[in-house]
Amino acid sequence: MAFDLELAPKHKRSPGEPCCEPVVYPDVERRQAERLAAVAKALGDPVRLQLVDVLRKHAGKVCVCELVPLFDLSQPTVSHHLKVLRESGIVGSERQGLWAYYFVLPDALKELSTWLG
Amino acid sequence: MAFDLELAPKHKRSPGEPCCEPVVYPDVERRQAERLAAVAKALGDPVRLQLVDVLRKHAGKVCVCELVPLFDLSQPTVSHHLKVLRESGIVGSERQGLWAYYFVLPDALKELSTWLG
DNA sequence: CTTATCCATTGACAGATATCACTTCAATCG
DNA sequence: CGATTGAAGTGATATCTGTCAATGGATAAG
Repeated sequence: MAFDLELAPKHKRSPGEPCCEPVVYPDVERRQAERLAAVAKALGDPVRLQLVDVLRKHAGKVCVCELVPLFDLSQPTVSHHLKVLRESGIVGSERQGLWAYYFVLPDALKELSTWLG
Repeated sequence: MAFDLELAPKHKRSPGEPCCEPVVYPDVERRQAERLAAVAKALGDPVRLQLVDVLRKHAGKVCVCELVPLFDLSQPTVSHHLKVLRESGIVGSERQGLWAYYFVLPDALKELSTWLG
């Protein structure tokens, strides 16, 4: 986690000599970056971000049939976005008979929020 | 911003009658969602997220020649990722002769961070 | 002045993604 | 039961994305 990059003024390297020492990226960082990026990627679509926004504002379970008319999109497309959010661990779903309810998983956004600071 | 979705228990609608009242999404929300999603999308790649991480840890300007060896990627690919970050307003760059220095724009992540809460 | 170096751009390409029309499946209502 | 509805899945398609090799422009070093 703690590693230093040289910020010294550069000079053109002689042939053969490397410009900067190669800095090793610890694996832990990489794993964390992959987790954080996966969550950010899921939020990286306006529709999905709005879906999460609505679900969060409700702090409860919202029926898919209420989410679909919010967007100028077909039902399968909204369903697809919900699936992306589900698979990234941001939301959960629950089926009640004919209806499906979605809700935000409280801890899902915590790591990203913390990293953003 | 404040609009209510009905959470009442559903019943199968009669033919012709809609399941739920269509809820209008205010345009302001949509604009904000697009901004937030654009930033999230730029962070939605492990390489870019690590680039931002390194730049933030340094709280200064970092030379591209120091960033490239951090990844098992070609220089043009790293340059591409830096461009994505630049175009999304997350980082800025400055050329000093032969070298290019990148730095995080301090306010770039603020809105997303606030939204995440 | 010539050459080597840093870095961005271009072109190409495989893989991912967003979207819709259509289908399927379970469950509700009559 | 039979018809209808909510929602997920499938297949198709156009677009976007990540990556590299090759190129080009500017500049430092000799």
